[in-house]
Amino acid sequence: MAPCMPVIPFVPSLREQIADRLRGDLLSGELSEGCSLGEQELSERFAVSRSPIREALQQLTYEGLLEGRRHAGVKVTRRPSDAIYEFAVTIRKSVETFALRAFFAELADSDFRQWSAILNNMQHACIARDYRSIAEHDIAFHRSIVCRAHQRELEAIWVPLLARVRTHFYETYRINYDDPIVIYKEHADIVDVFRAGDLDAAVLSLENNIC
Amino acid sequence: MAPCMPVIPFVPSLREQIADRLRGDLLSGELSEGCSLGEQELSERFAVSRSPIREALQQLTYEGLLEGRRHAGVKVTRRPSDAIYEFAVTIRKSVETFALRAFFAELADSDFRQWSAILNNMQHACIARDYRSIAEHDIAFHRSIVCRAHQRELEAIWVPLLARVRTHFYETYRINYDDPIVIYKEHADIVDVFRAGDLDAAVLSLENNIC
DNA sequence: TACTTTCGAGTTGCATGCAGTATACACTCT
DNA sequence: AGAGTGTATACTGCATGCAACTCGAAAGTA
Repeated sequence: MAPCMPVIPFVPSLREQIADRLRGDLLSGELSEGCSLGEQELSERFAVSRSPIREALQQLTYEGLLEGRRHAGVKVTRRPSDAIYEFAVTIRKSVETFALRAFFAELADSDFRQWSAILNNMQHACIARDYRSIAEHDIAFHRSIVCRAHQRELEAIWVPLLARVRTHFYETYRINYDDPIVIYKEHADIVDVFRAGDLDAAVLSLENNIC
Repeated sequence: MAPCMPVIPFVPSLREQIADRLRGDLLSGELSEGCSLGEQELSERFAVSRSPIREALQQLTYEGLLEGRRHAGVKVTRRPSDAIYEFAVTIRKSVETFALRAFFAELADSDFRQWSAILNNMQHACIARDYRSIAEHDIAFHRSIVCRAHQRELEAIWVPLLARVRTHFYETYRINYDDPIVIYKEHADIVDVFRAGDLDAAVLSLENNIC
């Protein structure tokens, strides 16, 4: 049996499912800012009890997408300012290149297989012009780099950062990329540079993609 | 009635109380790493139901102090590597100086009053050689800087960062400072530089304190 | 003996119930 | 009419109950 490769299908808990679902709605702008979410209402909408709803809302609050006042429910936070966005980009570059440097020397075939899978999905999403799906796979690509360093701490720092720039992902794509296939090509190029084995070039390539 | 100054005594929820209490135990090393925590056991220890316990554990998991596997409880995470610590320091410098630059021009008396209060508490803790309390007030000082920028996003980025270096706070103090009153003086100096009004000097002073 | 399988205790994840609090609306008083 | 007050509703925070799952140990097999 292959180690490090759980055969378990990994069924996520209701908490995770609901958190993912709500996060998607929040970031795609489906839930406008200031809009308040009730536990009761959500529990009926998702046909579950309030327990997993509460936990999901707590998680999203910690991620900064929601804010809650005592006994008064949670509401959607306002969008971050442009200044913060620029700043988050800078920090993201630091975090992701730090991760890249940490594992670059020990890159293996399995890593490239994983990236190929992500790129493949991204390509399909680009062809279908499904911007939301493109964004998710883009995020998955960058997350895979952070996680590959096998430093939980790094991931914990990166996740809140990403939450701040997530909305921009959706918007900039739609605005800046007439033909989204370019997004796929940009990422494919990054992986090619990784494969070449030049660390400095790889760092530069990754940094240029974060903007 | 003074605005921006809620008269409400602000009674924290059980979740917060328990999270704070557990965090203290975790960071002071009372709970060794790898040690697993059961919800039942904790609910009896704190004489509350499992609900607030679960939520507190979830929060501490986000903060990176605990890690949990499905249906298998949570256990204390291992301490972060020194490499991550160094990295977190770098990022903290970026975040806190970014915040400082954002509000430095509009510093008011109320800000210095707030810092005086923190410094006063810190001084007492230093005299009492209560390292745990010193650390908390040190953290409170830096948090006040981040929060003063009034950018929720910045706070969301900073909190996970700090969680990663919190253990180091306790240890370095005990090891490096023979007489902890020096810690108070260092922070009092920072505020003095702030008061002088020179932004560059203020940034430098703050950066030097983060290490 | 070494390995696999089965079973049970204990725990978590989720559902439900109850009490306390915040918000909204109608009412009263000036 | 406008401001302040009382009340009613709806929601959150917490307590409790049940089913599903994990982990470890005992039993069985080669």
